[in-house]
Amino acid sequence: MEEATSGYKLDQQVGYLLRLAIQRHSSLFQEVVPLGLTPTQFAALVKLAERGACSQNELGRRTAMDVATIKGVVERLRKKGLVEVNSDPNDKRRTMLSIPRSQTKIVPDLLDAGETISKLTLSPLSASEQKTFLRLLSKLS
Amino acid sequence: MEEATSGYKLDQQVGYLLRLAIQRHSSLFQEVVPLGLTPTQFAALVKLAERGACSQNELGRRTAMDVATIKGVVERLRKKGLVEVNSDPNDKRRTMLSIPRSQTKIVPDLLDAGETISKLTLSPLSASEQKTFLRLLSKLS
DNA sequence: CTGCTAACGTTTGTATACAAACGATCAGAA
DNA sequence: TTCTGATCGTTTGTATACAAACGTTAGCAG
Repeated sequence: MEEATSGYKLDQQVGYLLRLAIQRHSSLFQEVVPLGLTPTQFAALVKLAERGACSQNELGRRTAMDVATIKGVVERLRKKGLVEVNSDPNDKRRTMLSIPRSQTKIVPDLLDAGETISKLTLSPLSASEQKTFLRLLSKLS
Repeated sequence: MEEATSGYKLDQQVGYLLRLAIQRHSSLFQEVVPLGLTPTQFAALVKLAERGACSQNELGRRTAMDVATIKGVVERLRKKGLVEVNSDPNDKRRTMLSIPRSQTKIVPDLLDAGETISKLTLSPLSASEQKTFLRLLSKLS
């Protein structure tokens, strides 16, 4: 009996459990996703496909990424040839992003992989539990 | 109508929602926790209090942190004077960690803050929803 | 005792993630 | 038109997070 630590158990706290869930998700992600994309890169790319060409800041907002974070993500996607970067002629502040025409064909594969990953992540839950979980999780975002 | 992107919506996927939930949690965390601790530092410290003195690797395992991660976390806690680092005389490989006697009095405050943070994070849910959510989330860890 | 394997910790490299400070540009008000 | 505030993007600094390669030490089998 080193410490009583009252009734608070770290292993039962939301924050800690969320962290563990993310760890498991990332691990599954890595096994399934093509092109060695990270979850963040995947999110940016899929959102860019969903939204169509847009500015770097806007993509960051739509994927909940900091300006500094989205910059790095875009740079790495650009190096992989998955994102095209052009300056907006109508607004010199803006950097316009788009998926090169030659790469649009990979988008369906990404979406398929995304679905598989979500299914795998939720697989410890029954179908109705999955629905409940997603509904409640949405409220915590 | 730029892209159809089938039925897959990024904003409805577990991984993305988990990331958002963590973001919100971290933000709440920062507002409440004392001593400017990060969620990770908090976890290590509370677990060390819960467990009592133990080796660096063991603390890492018990808090689901990589060896490289726990090293940095411990180093920052040490700089703050919240963790004491000693080499194990019985096993020269081991680095023993403990909370300095002079700091043990802060532990109850940490646990109180932790409770508050968990409550705030879960506050968008009703009491029964919170119970359900934690039960399901546990299964995904 | 020797040698093998496992465990412990360190280091390097890459990738988020966010705060804060900065310069450039735009758009609207005075 | 000029000023001013807002937006866009960059850069720096700090803190996770994990893979991989490494050297050291323990413990056990032979």
